[in-house]
Amino acid sequence: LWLRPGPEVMREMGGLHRFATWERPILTDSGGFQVWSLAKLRKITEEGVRFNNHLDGSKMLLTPELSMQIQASLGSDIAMLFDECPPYPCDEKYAASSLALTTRWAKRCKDWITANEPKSGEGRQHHFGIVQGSIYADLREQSARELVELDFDGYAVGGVSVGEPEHEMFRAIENAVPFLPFEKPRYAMGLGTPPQILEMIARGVDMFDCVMPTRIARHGMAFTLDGPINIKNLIHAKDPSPVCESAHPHVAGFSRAYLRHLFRAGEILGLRLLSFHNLHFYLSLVARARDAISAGNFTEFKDSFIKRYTRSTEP
RNA sequence: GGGUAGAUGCCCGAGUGGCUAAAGGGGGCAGACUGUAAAUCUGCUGGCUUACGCCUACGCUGGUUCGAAUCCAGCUCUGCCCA
Repeated sequence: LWLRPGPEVMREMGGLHRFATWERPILTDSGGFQVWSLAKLRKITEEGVRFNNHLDGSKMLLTPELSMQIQASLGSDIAMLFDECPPYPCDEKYAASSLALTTRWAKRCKDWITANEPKSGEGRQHHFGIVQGSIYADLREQSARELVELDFDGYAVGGVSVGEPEHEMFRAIENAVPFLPFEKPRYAMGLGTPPQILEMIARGVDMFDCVMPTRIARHGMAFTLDGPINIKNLIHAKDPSPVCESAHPHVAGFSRAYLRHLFRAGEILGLRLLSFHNLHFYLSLVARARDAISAGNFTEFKDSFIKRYTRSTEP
């Protein structure tokens, strides 16, 4: 958004909410993850991250202060701190120095926020710190404590879903959550599959974000209560049933056969219907999780959901 | 009727003596995707076989050659041009 449509348009349009006509909460990322995912195209320095603008090739420098400033001008409700997301695998030495940099950047972010943002008020922007430390328990604890010391509105666990095995991902969460304040939101960045979401909730996570439901939908995969299906597969060619028994009415009326046809025909409607479905599936999943927590039977809900979800794929 | 170009795997199409089970597309069948430069990427796609390998394949029939999708002859069909 800072490169295209650019600051001018965002300023003229009065921020993201008006630009996108979206009145509900918006969270913006700092650019830290792009630094990881586009690793070949950038260089990390103490000052910030140098990279080339992919639109015109010009050299850019993204710093903690600039990231905060950009997110402030976008007017998101939650802005993420500018961090370094170390790769996996990552030795402890690199993880420690990367974490030290993330912490120094967090302080610079905090300084910028203190100098530029109102401390309270309706609609003020909230800022979340990001716990790093790779797979190392002591680093995770240290990171969490340092961020809490700086005092942010919420805390995220980052550096997960970067290619590590699932058990490492769970451990990274377990190693960070106990040191984060109970009364503030805890957010697992970039996660996850439906069973992973429930496992994270069980470990005390409140918030998620993930490209999986929409990206996977565009690639023809749909979540169902019985596990994911590939709508492009031949077995759905003559299937009159809906994509999932829990599907939203907007999607439930279409047969799997028709959805498959849309994908094979290259019709963009297929991508949109599955994206809509997968997002609804996630929203419905966490709504049920909230209800189960209120009712005091979350563990039963989680276990029965996962049992059914994985039944067809497990031996 | 005459001339001319052509006939290749499910489709289109490259190949013009051995390195060809045959490039490349398309289509088909699967797989991957986790803080979105992702309507993307990867694999397989003649038959039998775990594999080695064997068999069948470049319009049809015959021929030349150690060896033919590739060269020769005849035939069949198709496009275009002339009558």
